[in-house]
Parts: sequence; C-alpha cells; structure tokens
Amino acid sequence: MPYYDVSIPLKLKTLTYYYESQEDLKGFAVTVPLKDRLYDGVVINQRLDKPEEIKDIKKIEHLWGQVYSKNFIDFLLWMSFYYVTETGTVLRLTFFEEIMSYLKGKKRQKREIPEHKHQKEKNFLEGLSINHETYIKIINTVKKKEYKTFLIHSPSIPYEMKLMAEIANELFSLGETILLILPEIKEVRELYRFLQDKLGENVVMLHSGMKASELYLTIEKIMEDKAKIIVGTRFALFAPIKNLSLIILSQESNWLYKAEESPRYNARESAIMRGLLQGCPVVLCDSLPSVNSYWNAMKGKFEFIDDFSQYPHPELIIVKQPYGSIFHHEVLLNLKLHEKEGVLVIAPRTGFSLLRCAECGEVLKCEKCGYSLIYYRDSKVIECNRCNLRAKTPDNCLYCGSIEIHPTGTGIERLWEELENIFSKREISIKNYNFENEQIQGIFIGQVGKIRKSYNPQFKVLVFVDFDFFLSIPDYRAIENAFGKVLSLSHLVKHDGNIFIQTRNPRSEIFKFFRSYKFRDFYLYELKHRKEALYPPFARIIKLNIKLKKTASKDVIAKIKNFLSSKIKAEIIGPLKEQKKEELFFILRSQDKRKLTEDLNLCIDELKIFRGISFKIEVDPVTLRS
DNA sequence: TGATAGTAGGCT
DNA sequence: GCCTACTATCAT
Repeated sequence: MPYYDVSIPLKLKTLTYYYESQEDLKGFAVTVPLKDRLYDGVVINQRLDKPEEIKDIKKIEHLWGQVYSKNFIDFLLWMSFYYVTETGTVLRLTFFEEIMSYLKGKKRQKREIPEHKHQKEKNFLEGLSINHETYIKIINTVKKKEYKTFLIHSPSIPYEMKLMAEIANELFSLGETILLILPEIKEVRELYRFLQDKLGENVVMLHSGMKASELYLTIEKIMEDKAKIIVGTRFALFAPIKNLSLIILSQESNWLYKAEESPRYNARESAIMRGLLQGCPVVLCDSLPSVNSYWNAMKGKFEFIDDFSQYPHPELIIVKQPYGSIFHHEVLLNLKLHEKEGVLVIAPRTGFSLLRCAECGEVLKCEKCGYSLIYYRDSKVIECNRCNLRAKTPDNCLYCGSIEIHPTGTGIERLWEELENIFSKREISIKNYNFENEQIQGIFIGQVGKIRKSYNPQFKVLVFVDFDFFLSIPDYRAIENAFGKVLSLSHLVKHDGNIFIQTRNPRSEIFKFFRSYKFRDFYLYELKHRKEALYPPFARIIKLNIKLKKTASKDVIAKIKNFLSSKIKAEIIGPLKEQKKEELFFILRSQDKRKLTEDLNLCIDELKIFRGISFKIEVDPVTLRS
C-alpha cells in the first residue's frame, strides 16, 4: 500500500498517512486526521514502504486535487532543508489557506476592489530609457525556457523598475507569466499602477499590506492562470504560479529581503532556487550588488551585465575631515558656490556629538550595550540609541574620573549650529530635508536613516560629514554597508553633481574604489578580507539561538555544546549571550557549506531531546552580533 | 489534598 | 495550532 508524507501548515514535521491509490499524489491538497480533528495539508512525498517506528498509520480522509506542481514542492523541501525548519512552517508561506478556500468553493463575496483613484499624473518611469541589449538578452533567455541567473549592475532603482516594466510588457504579449519582486510595498504599488495602466486586469499585486479579501482575489486569479504579471514584495515569491517564465528581483542586496520571522529566509537565495527548480531564468538587479552575488558572477554561476557604467554618475570626492572644524575648506567652498542649486549635508547621528575624555581618550559608551552615548548639549543629557537609556551628562569620565570630557564628532544639532554660524548672515536658508521640499534651493540637512529613497536627482552637492562613523560599525559587512549608503544617497544627486566624503583617513585603501566607482576593486578587496576571516561566501554561518525555560537544568548548555561538537563537523563558537534578552546562542561555521546544513538537519530532531529548552535557527545571519 | 493556572510536549 | 498532561502554588 502506498504511503504519503503530508505536511500540515503548523510548526510540525511531515506525518505519514496511507491511501489506496498508486497515483503519485505529490503536490495534492488533502484532508487528514490529526489527534481527533481534521486538518488540511499537502502531500510532499510518496513512499512505498511503511515507516517502521509508527504503529498505526491513519488514512488520508479526502483528496482535493493537485495544488502545487512537483517542482514547487521540491522548492519547499529545499527551503525546509536550507533554513532547517519544519516543512509545515514553510508551507505557511505559500498562501495555503487562500488556496483551500478557493478549492472548497468558499467564494468570498466578490467585492470590487476600489479602483485606486489615481490621476493620470506623469509617471517618473515614462521618460526613462534602458539598455536595449540587456533587454534583448533577457527576452531571448526566457524563450529558451531554461534556468539561468543574470546579475545586472544597474545605474539606479528607477532603471530597474523600467527594465521590469519593458520586459513585462513584451513577455505579456507572448503569453508568459512573470514575477517581479521589489523590497518595499510603496515601490510595488508604484510599478503595479504603471503596469496596470498599460496591461490591465492581468497584472496583480501581492504584498503583506493587502486586505484578506484582496489577497483572496489575487490568489484566485493566480490559480485560474489569469494573473500573468505578479508584482510583489518577498511575500510574493511563494505564490502558487504554475508556469513561471521569469523572476526579476530589484535591489537584490536590500536587507528587506531577509525575513525577520521563522523561517528566516532570504528572498534572493530563494528566488534563485525557485528559478533553478522550476526551470526559468532569474534576474537580479542592484546598483551595488551584494558581495555574494558578485562572487557568483566571478565564478561564472551568474552572467554579469554592467549597465551602471553606461550612464553618467556624480563625482565622488574624498577629503580629510579637519580636526578643528566641521567642514573641509573645499567642501565649504562648494557649499557657498552651489547653494542656489541645492546642497544636502548628511549628519551621521542625532544629538550634538559624542563625548570624549581628553585624559584617557575614551569615548563614553553605554554600560549595557557598548554603543557610543549621544550627547544632547541643550538638554544636557546623554542617550543610548540602542537601549533607550537616558541620563544626565556626567561631570567626570566614566573610566578615569577626569573632568576633561569634550564633545567629539558631529551630530545633527552641531551641524545646524555650524551651518547657521556660517550661512545665516548671508541670508541663505537652512532647512531640514524631508520629502515634501518642493523647491530645492539653499542648504538642507539630512539625518541618515531618516532619508527616504528618492527617484529624481535634485541636489548639486551631497556632503557626508564624519564618514568614519559608518565604517566603525562592528560588522563584517561594514564597508559594503557604508558604500551602499553612499550609492543609495547618490540617487539624490544630479549626474553632473559632486558627492563629498569627509574622513580622517582619506588615504585608506577602501576609499580608492569609492573615488571613481571602481567596483571590481571593491569586491576584490572585500572578498580577500572575507576569505582571510572565513566569512560568507567562503563559509556558511548558522546561528543557533537557545532559550532556557524555567525547567532547564544547569548543565544543559554544556551538554548541548558537547552534543553539537559530536554531531556537526564545524567550528562551534559559544555559548554567547544575547544582548537584550535572556537568551544564549551558538555560532556554527564551516567552509563545507552543504555538510554543515546536512549535519544540522540530521541532528535537529535529537536536539529536541534536551528538556527545558526551545531553539531558533538562523541561517546566514545578517550580523554576528546579537 | 484538591482546585487552579500556566506551560511543555506531541501529533502519523 | 490545539489538546492534554504535567507541575507549581495556594487555600482548605
């Protein structure tokens, strides 16, 4: 008798049931008994032998028909393996509930989705042109119906959106189904409107901000193969599209592609795997591709297309951050010279400054988390941005007791003060930069992290004050992030404008490639350092978080470490303490990436034998800090 | 010693 | 996700 492994959308491994049929039910929706209730699930595997350890196997109660293709199930199995999670947890990403409602004919009332009353304002994508060679290359690859990944180094985000739109337009006329993925809901809506105006009802959206009824209607359209162009966030990657012809991901290095809840998947890695298993091309775009993707292009796994250098970009100028003042003389000259065309100055942090002790040279840090404390001069308080600690400014150095503590570095308040001193006498306006500034004239102050993405370059000059702050963040991707920051803000600058970076070490090796957009040198530098330090892509890192419950015995952590060492052939670092919570974690690292994932998958059930703990797994953690 | 609340573990 | 069995706590 044939047996079937069934996955139920619960935090639960697959369970085995039987059914009198020789048919391969892989991908079928089924109803099965569990405890004393009935649940809906999906068959993910057929097996002919009865699993030995289970006494009585229950029968599949009902078949609903095939809902996922066999290679989509393989994709889900890969997700479950790579991210070391139960298949049920993965299944919950795949709109299973909506699919079941659709199958059961529970037609939710078809409320007309209110037409977004959008005036036919000129869309910013309208006038943009793309590289025709790139376009042709992708269209031709789609026609071959084979897996292949392109990595496009794009000049800007609007360029990526326009490329998506043009390709969608052509493939729609050929009857293909394509998936367009963007990091933010706002961008999804924008591209959706643009495409829907042109192509109509076959364009659908899929993102987590949708109402249940809208989501249901979209899934219904996908199930009936009426949805041909699916525009969405990472959420859309698990849409049950049957004949997928192409996946395009905009801003592939964007951190929003990393899911923050279990399973903590990365949409970029997952998109590539979906393309591979479903046999369709994948296109990744970014104006600063991730080091991982570039490495794959270097190895020939991806085809690299350089569209960045096809277009002009603002000049990047590195100058020394002076000790006595905030601005370098050349920067000051540029501020005065170009103030009428719009100048934006970026402050690295809030507040007035940091505080440094003149005696021992230490910068005052938060006792709890070690982050630099921010000094607010007017209110005379110090604050830790990380743990929201707030206190009166101390009179003495916390480390040596000296009273010689002085402001150091530049915060937004200090920047205001300095700019007002220099410019207000000349009647030059100084404003906070926010999105609503229609008229870009004068000097604007922007706070890093609060600046939203912009699609139209407005400024003539952009200045980064005290840039070393961005490089001091203790993360193995600090330089990549800093360079990414510069490039993403460069979208605010006209292509004939200037970007100034003020740093204490203008001669530092890393600025060589900033200066004239020498991307290749940047990646080579990064890769060299990651290879030496054994960071991705040269090793796989898996973080194992452990929460001790009340009932946990004292030596359980030591036992777990022993257990991991005996089962997993990898470097095991820890236990380390999670900063905020009462949690511990281990870091597992190995150059043999596949072996590490395999070993962990094999021993994960045994790990559950340890009493009084619960654990979470994060593959490819964003940061090694907690 | 029983009632009650909170939680840990298993489900084929 | 949900049911059940367990345990800690407290009033009787």
